[in-house]
Amino acid sequence: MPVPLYQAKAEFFRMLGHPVRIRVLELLQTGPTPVRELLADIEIEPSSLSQQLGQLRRAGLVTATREGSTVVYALAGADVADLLRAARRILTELIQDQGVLLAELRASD
Amino acid sequence: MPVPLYQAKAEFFRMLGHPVRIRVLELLQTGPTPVRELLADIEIEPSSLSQQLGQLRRAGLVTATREGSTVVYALAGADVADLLRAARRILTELIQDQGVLLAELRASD
DNA sequence: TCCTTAGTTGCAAATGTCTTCAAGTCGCCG
DNA sequence: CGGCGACTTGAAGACATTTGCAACTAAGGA
Repeated sequence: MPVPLYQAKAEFFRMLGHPVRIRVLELLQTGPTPVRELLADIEIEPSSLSQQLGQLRRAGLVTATREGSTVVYALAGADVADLLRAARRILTELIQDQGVLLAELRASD
Repeated sequence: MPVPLYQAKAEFFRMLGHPVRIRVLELLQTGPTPVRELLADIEIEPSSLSQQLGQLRRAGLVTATREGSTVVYALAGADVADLLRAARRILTELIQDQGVLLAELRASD
């Protein structure tokens, strides 16, 4: 008996539901990136970033490879990139709409 | 200064990151639905469902309207439906791929 | 070999989220 | 009005996630 689909979905979304993880995934969209660079872009303690990277790794969304003294992360597959692009597009629209909605709500008091 | 986009995204995904909320949203995709019916499809305590519905409401993803003695929920906008469709499609693929991957991993031990 | 830099891991404290139970509101029927 | 069914709300306890410090490993130098 497999994990119900709705539960797999929920887990997946939960994995995306953290600011640091989202930022990492978006940074990786531009190509494989060493930890050092992620660390420079996201202000956070190294150990904390490592924990989040660990989660993404265990979820199979990213891969890590050691290159000399640095570790380089990359998106695990094209699917992941596709999903992120779609999510990004739709969400950007959605949030803009919500912004408009909010503005209307404020205007009508 | 607005909420950073990546944080809004994270919040949004977190909202989708719960099995009950996902199921509710998917049930609502087929049209406005009374609580009674959600309750029949999702096995859960009424008060627990209410809590989750409350979150979806506060997040602006669904709307509630009272009709006589029952309350009917609906998706808040076409955007939400779009996003769910896209998420559903991409995720279904992704999960199938992961399944394949898993099978391969198991086969190669 | 010893030191330093780059990351990761183990934990415990702080925070956040879920579930549940008890109590409350809103319609409706008798 | 009084009571019942359909939901919602508040609050507490259980449970999960996040953070930060300290200890640890791996790779290069000096």
